[in-house]
Amino acid sequence: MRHRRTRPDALLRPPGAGTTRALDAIWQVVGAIPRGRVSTYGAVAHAAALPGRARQVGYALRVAPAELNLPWHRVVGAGGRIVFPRSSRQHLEQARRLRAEGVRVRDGRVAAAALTDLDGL
DNA sequence: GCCCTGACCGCCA
DNA sequence: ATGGCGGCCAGGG
Repeated sequence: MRHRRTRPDALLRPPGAGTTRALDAIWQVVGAIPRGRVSTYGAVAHAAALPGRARQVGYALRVAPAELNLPWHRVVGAGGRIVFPRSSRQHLEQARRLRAEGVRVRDGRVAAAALTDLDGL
């Protein structure tokens, strides 16, 4: 076969890649957040070699395939704040999941102690 | 290609 | 603590 321009993983993903790298990096970082610990969009972006692109982390989680079973609830906004609107379905769901892991959630915020650094990833 | 919309963030009034 | 603003950048229309 002379030209194989499609990698195996590319076949499992819709065409028009290019951003795929960033998404994979983000998903990998999120998947590495330990149970019972939390990180922020900004920190995840940084760890995924995408400093300053916190929004892309939000997008990555938004479009993440359910099959990946990512612990999306472990990602919160700066300062440990749950970014979804107070009474939204998602906010409640995230708080519920976090509490289920023993994370204290008070007033839409997680305790600073729950934040993890995720240094080398 | 332009414009708008975001699971964001830091700064400043 | 709170709200506004600009910066960031990928998608979708």
